[in-house]
Amino acid sequence: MPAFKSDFLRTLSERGFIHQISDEAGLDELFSREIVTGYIGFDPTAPSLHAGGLIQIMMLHWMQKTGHRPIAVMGGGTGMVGDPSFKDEARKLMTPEIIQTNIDGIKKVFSNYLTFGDGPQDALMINNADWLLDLNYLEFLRDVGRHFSVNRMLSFDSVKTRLDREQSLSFLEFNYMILQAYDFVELNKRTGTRLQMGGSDQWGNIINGIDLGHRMETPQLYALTSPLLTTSSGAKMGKSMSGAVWLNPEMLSAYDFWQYWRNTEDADVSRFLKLYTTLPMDEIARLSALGGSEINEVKKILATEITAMLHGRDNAEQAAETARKTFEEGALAADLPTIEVPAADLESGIGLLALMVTAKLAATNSEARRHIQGGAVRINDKPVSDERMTVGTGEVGESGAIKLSLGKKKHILVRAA
RNA sequence: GGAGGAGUGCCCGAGUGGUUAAAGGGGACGGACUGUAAAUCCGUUAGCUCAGCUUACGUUGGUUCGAAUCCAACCUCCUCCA
Repeated sequence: MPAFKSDFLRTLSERGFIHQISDEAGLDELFSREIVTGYIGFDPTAPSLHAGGLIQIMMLHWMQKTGHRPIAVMGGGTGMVGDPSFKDEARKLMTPEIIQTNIDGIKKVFSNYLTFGDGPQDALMINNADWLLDLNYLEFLRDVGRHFSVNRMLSFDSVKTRLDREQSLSFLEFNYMILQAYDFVELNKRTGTRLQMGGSDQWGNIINGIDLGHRMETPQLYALTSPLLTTSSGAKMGKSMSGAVWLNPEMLSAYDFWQYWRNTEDADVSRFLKLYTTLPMDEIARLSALGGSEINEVKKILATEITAMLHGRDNAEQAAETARKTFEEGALAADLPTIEVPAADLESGIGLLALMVTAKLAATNSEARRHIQGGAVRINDKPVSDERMTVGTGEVGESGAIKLSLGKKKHILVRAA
């Protein structure tokens, strides 16, 4: 690891954000000399980013924190095409309406990590639809398209996987990298952007932008990519027991988000502290040295710190407290995820199977039935074996709720509405 | 436009007329062991009013007592030729 002189690269380097840089010395020089503008693009493929995107947001965060100007670029234009990089097959085309909805959803999270405004170091949010949507085809081909060599584009790993698998790559998708390259140049013109960052799968796309910059005579542009994140046991980041780890609170509660990080594998704790929290490095070093069951305390700090940045300190501590009551005291914490059912239904009794489906502990009655047969279901901590039982007012405890559990970790409170 | 090949459950992948709701693997979920970890072991992995029934092997029809397996047309993809 080379010794960087700029705060930004040194920070990213020691925290493990760096996979590749196009010109380390040149970029380091630039960062130590002036306020640099850099960006990361976010594709609007879902109404919220998930844990996998957190690392990109943190890079923007550190950029601002070390005195530079980050830009979050919404792929409103590129989303019309869809990035084929390393994908096995074409994604379904999204309608403009869906893209817009997704962008609206994704946007919300950034203000927790970045300070936006008009100052020289204030973050910007820009939608590439602003310039891509109105491109004139022939003009674009003549101005930009002529700089691309198809031979070369075919040689990128990101498309090779597709071709090697003998899957078709449509012309539409093939254009994605051209558009992304054009974005880089356009952003340079509009904002003086010099750096594009992204996951390692974006390397080819970013390099294309740098090349296009050379041909269209921008100042030297730079690329920086982060490693593709997997857990130590090889699983992709961002999946939890109940699906994706969304960042938007309406899609995943602070409690569930906290739980996700609390269950981090031992081997990942140190790495995650560096990547996802802003704790100082010496503090992280101290925490990382703890072993055995002490590491559980470290995991709580990890979870609370990450959750605090996204959901706010209060919500994070609330989640930690709820977890403590639930797991360490075995008590019924009032802040567990809760569902409400009509009081009348509770009076007459609700089938357990239906209740589990309502609580999203099972997708179907059959799945719920299997869980019961497998001995995984408990009501108020008492195991249930009768799939035909009904749940009613008799099960409501002093707290006014029924605690419905699946396995050791998933607990839902049922209240009358 | 011509010739050939392929399309199976969340994913990969067996299966070429009948105990096939479909081998095997992966993933996921549950259990045991632990530390709300990993590894390991065990179980589950289409739906329903569940010892019964209903849907399922690209789509739609057909042959047959019976089809994922045979036939026809269509759709999609791949390879070679023009």
